[in-house]
Amino acid sequence: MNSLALPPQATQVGLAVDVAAFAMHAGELMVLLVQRGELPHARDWALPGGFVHPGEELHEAALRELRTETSVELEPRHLEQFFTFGEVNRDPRGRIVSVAHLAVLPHGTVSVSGGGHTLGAEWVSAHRPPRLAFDHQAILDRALARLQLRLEYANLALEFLPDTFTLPELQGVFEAILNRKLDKRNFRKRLLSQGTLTVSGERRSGVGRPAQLYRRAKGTRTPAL
Amino acid sequence: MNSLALPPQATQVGLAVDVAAFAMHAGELMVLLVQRGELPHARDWALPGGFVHPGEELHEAALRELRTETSVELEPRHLEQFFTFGEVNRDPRGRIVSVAHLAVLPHGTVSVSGGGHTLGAEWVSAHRPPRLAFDHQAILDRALARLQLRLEYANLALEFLPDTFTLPELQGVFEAILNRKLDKRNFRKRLLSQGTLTVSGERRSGVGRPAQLYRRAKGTRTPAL
DNA sequence: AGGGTTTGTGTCCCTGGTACGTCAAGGATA
DNA sequence: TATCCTTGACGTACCAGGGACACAAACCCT
Repeated sequence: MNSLALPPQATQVGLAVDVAAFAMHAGELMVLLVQRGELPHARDWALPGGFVHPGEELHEAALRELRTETSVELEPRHLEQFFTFGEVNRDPRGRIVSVAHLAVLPHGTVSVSGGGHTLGAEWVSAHRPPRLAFDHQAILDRALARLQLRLEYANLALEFLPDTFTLPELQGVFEAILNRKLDKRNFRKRLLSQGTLTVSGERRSGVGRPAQLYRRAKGTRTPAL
Repeated sequence: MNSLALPPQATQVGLAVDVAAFAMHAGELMVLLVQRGELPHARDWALPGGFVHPGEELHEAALRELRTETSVELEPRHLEQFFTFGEVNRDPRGRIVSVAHLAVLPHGTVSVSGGGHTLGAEWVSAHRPPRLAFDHQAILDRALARLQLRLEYANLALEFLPDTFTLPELQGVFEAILNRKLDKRNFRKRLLSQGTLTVSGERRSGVGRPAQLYRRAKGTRTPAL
C-alpha cells in the first residue's frame, strides 16, 4: 500500500503546527505565549507549537505541543485550524510550513508552566503582545480576526466563563474579544432574546447592585469551534 | 542563515496544493477536474493539484498546477487558501499534506485542455460531481461552503460574468452557487441599492422582453477573494 | 441617612430581508 | 395586425434585528 513512489520534484518540507490559545483574564483577552529556549529566536516569545510527529494527525500535534510546552490540556472541540503559513523564508532552518490553529480555553484553565524546550509560558494581552518570533505576529493577527468572526454566531464566549456567570461578565468577554465597548441594553436584548441562557440564583459583587446569575440553557452544546 | 539544523523528530512530509476552481456554464456552477494519468487513482477524476516545488510559494504552486494541468491562467487575486488537509492516510504514497485553494474563474475562461500527467481536464457540475480520487470530495465540499460564504459579502459573483451582463444573468450566478432559487424583485432591490452596478445599452435575449445591460461601477475593484 | 457604584429595563428609529401582484416590452404565431 | 406567450421591471407591506438613548433599582460603605 505504501509502496508507491513520490515524484522527484516533490518538495519535502518540515511540517509544524502553531496554536493561538486565548483566555480571559481580568476582563482582557489574553493569548498564551512561550519563551523559546533554542535557536533560532532563542529567548524570544512565540506561539506554542512545533513539529508534527510521524503518524500524528495535525490536531493531535497541536494538542500535544500545547500540553508539553504550556501544561494546558485541551479538548479537540476547542481547537480549529484556520490558516497555513508556508512562505518560503518564514523560518531560517529551511522550508517549514505551519498549520495554525485557534484554541479557546474554557474558563479555569489558567495555570501554565513552561515545559519541553521552552524557558516558560505566560499569558499576555492579545491586543498588545510583545515582539514575536518568526511570522507569529501575522499568525496572531489572523487568529484574532477569526475569533471575532466566530463570536457573531455561536456561544463561543461562554467557553471563557465558568458554568454560572452574570450578564455584565459575558459582555466583558465580548468587549475584550472585539476590543471595543458595547451598549449594555442592546447587549442584554440580543443575548436574552436568543434564548440560550437560563437564570439561577443571585450574587453580590461586593460593590454595586447584585447581578443575576445565568447558565447556558440545556441542549445548547454547540461545538465551540 | 540556512545553517540551523532541524530537530530529529521533525516530520518531513510531501507538500502539495489542490485547487477547486469554479466557473459558470449554462446557468450551472461548474468545477474543474482532471483525469489522473498516473497511480494512484489512475483514470479517476481529481481536483487539479500537485506537489510544491522547492523555493516555490504556495499560491505560486497552485497557479502553476492549474496552468500545466488545465491550461487555465489565473491571477493571484482569484485564489484563496481555505483549508489544509493533512490526515495521515489521505494519500497511499505516504504523508502528504495538501493546502487546498479556492479559485474563481473570471468569465471567458472556458477552454481547458489536459496537460502534464493528466489524461484530460473537464468542467463538471459542482453540486453533482463524479466520484473523486483521494479525499477530494471532502475538499470540494469545503470549497463550496466557503464559496457560499463569500457570496454574501463581495461582488464575487461578478467574476463569473463578462463585462456587461443583465440582472437575470447575475441572479443566475447567485442561484447556481447557492443551489436554490431567489426572488426576482428582492434580488434586484438588494443589488441595485448596493450601488455597485451601472447601466449600459440594451439587449435582446431572443425570447421575452429585452433586459437592461449593467456593468460594475467604477472603483468597485475589491479583490475577488 | 446619604452618596457611590453597578445592575436592570423600555422606546424609537433605521435598515435589511422576505412575501407578493402587476405592468411593460418584446417575439412568435395565426 | 391582433393575440398570446415569455421574460424583464417595479412598488408595497410586513417583520426581525440592531443601534442610540435615560432613568430607576439594589447593594455597599461611611
